[in-house]
Amino acid sequence: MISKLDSVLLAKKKFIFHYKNMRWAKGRHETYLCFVIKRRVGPDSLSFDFGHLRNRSGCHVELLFLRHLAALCPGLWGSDSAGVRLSYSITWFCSWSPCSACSHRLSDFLSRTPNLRLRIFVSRLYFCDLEDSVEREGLRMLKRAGVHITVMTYKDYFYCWDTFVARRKTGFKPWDGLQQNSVRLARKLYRILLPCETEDLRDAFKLMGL
DNA sequence: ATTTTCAAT
Repeated sequence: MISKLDSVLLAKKKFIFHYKNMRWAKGRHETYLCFVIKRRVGPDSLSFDFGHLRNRSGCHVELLFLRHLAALCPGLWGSDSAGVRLSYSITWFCSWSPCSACSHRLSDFLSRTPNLRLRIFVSRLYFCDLEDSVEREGLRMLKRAGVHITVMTYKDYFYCWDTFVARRKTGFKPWDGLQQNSVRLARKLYRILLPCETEDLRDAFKLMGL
């Protein structure tokens, strides 16, 4: 099934420009979100839809995605004809990590929608340089809400190129520094999410009465 | 050494 949002594939140049994980990403005043939606049926996950979105008219792309969710995941609320509530798994690949406001909105939404699983891959970290940035806290909140956030690696770019880009048999050609930048950002994200782990551990110890 | 960021001109 082709998404009603954007049946057109992403242009090669746009993909490369916006997903390039360089340290000083000048002029990326847009954010792209490539998504794959799977429907969970018993133990199986069936591919259901895919596509990409871009932020528009002051609305961040994550919120735009939420706005279209009802159309993208029929039966996510309520139930189908057999009276069964449907479960979905969504994986998205975003050129920027979410801002704090979007993280809050997403966490809030997901906590009220347990039949939806979300996995987020990001190419670059948005405003995460300062130790006490609200963006960092937002990412931790997402993690606590059960979202798996990961920095994109070569295989993820390769997959996106294959899936979302109008590539016409052109193979994915990694840019200089892709690997190093990915490793650097993954370490950074790891350190950002670390306090989250220790909190979880403390909770676990408390539960065990230690 | 320093550079940027879901714009605003």
